[in-house]
Amino acid sequence: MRPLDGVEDRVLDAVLECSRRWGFARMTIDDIVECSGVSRASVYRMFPGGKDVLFEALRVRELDRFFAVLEADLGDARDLEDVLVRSLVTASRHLREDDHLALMLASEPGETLSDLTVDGLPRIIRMASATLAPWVAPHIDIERAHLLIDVLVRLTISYFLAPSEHLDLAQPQQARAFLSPVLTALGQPTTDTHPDRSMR
Amino acid sequence: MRPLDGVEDRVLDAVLECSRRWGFARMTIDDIVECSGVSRASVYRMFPGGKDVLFEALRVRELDRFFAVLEADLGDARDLEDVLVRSLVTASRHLREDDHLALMLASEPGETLSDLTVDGLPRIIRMASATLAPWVAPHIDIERAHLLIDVLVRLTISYFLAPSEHLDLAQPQQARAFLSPVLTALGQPTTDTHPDRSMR
DNA sequence: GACGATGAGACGTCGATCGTCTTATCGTCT
DNA sequence: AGACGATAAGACGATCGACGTCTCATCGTC
Repeated sequence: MRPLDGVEDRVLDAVLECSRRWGFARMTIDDIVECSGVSRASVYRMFPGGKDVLFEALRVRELDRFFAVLEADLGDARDLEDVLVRSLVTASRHLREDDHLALMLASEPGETLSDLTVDGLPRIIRMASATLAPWVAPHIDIERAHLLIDVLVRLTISYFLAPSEHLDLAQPQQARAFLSPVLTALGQPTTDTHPDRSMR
Repeated sequence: MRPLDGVEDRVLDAVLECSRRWGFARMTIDDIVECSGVSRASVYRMFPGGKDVLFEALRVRELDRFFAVLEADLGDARDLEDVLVRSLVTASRHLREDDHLALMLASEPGETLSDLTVDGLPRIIRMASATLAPWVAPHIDIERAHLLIDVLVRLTISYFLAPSEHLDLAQPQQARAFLSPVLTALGQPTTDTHPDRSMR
């Protein structure tokens, strides 16, 4: 089954490319066949169910990669604050720089928003918990960890969709300042030694 | 019939917008109806024949505008050289900056190339002659004028499609240098007082 | 040579798009 | 007010393309 993964990835790459070029609605299975070089039969063999399934699979892969990048960025995080700040910043920045996501939001706002805020949100939170829980668990109990991650995911997405003039989670200082009271409430030490510094 | 032109333009604007968004092949009449706000019945009344006719009409309009801009730029041209240099430069620049044309070349190369080099070329040359002949006629006889324009149109398109490292007609000095021997052969005075200056 | 994975493409089905047509509405002119 | 032309809205049947399935050939591996 070695080449299979390669083929799957080629198909999903094609879905990405075609949805980028034509938009989800106008992308056809034949486009994907032609673009990927994988035969129609194989596409249906691997992803039975048509475009929706293909797109779903693409979302899963993108989510995997998103959290892989995020975790890679956590490599030398020292304490809980560090883990959380880096997560917020990296996640916010990647969301902002994801031009495919931007295209999807522009061309299929309903579907895409639903995937970010309703139908797809549980999966995102599950992935985030799976990825971050090991990093958070050493510092606070698992119950609180899951709740904290849940809240932060929702906020990250919300601030991505509707940026605020008061808070930009992509800025480390602001993310840190925002987390400060939370961490204090959790009985965590923080590096917030300048409580009245600018929040812009 | 005052509002009619307005409606036609709205339809053609929609064709432009939709072909930009979806590409010619994926653009549907209903897209144009929705995008223009003009009813399906009216679209077919004004442009009977479907997408091809719509696109054809758009090309005609674009060509009109192209040469209108070109002629506007000729306003205070003094002599034949001036007219020709400005024509070459303006035409070359506009071709290069025309992102819709670029999109069409990318998404429907066959159709678009054919329109620029085979099927559509006679019309382009006819338009160019109609536009430029009045400007050229005072200086050389009409026979030569038409031939000259014919040749220059073909070269302008060719250098647009396949730029050369030796000649860039969008650069006034280079266009002038290129025209110099032609004008001399036509018995025209030129401002080419530095025959060995750089052509870069 | 058997097997699994894949490519190539035919096939019928179904939905989207097409082009036409009818009806109602609106603004203009007399 | 009434006639008229232009347009919007959308119903309609016909057509076409995309869909999803299927079969068969090919290829690499065991």
